[in-house]
Amino acid sequence: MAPMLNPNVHANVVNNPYQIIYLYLRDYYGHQSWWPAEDQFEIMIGAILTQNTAWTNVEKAITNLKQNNRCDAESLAAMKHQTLAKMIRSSGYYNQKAERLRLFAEWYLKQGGALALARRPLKMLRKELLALKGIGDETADDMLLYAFGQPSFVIDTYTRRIFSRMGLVNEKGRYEELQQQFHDHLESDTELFQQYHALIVSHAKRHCLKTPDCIHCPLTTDCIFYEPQP
DNA sequence: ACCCAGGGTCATA
DNA sequence: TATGACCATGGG
Repeated sequence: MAPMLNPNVHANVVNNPYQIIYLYLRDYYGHQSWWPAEDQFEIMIGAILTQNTAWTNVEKAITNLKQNNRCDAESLAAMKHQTLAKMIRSSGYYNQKAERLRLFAEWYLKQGGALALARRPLKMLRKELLALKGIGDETADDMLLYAFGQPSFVIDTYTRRIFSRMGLVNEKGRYEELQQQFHDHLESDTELFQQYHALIVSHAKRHCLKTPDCIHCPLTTDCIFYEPQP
């Protein structure tokens, strides 16, 4: 019997590659603890700081902010540009990111903080985030999914690479198109989306995605999607 | 020395 | 709409 799923979702899990890949990754890598942060606001600034940047460099910046007691909206909004830029130096693009953090912190305070924002519908909040300078599709969805617990699937370069290589999506497709494909084929479940994106990143970090013939990649050699059981 | 990382903006055609 | 330049550190 096929499990009960959202009507929008393909009824049979066995024929749904998006489900199969998720189950495969989950069994292979186990439960992921994401997003590593102490509070909502830390998740949100982490999403900005990690833009095109290795997470290890972001961790140093956040640790720096915390040690100086500046890991909150009021502090970020009040700090001088130089001071903030210096503090987040390790995360790269520090001038851009200092500006983006300040703009975000100011907006965040003006809106009344996380509790006020959490009451807004997903699509509305997403639009408002996108209207901010320095927050694009992926950063907005990072915030929505991990800080606000809203079921908005995150599409990053890893997702594009892996799933285009599986022949499921167009690597150069528009963000909303790819996201829609995941939304169409999966239950609208925040936990599922959080785990799935985290698993994709875990997978990408452990396997070489630079070459198309990565023999150690379970999703390209052992995966039951590529080699279906008879 | 080179490549890339849990992207986004802006100018140009 | 679709490329390309730009932002910048740290680890492989």
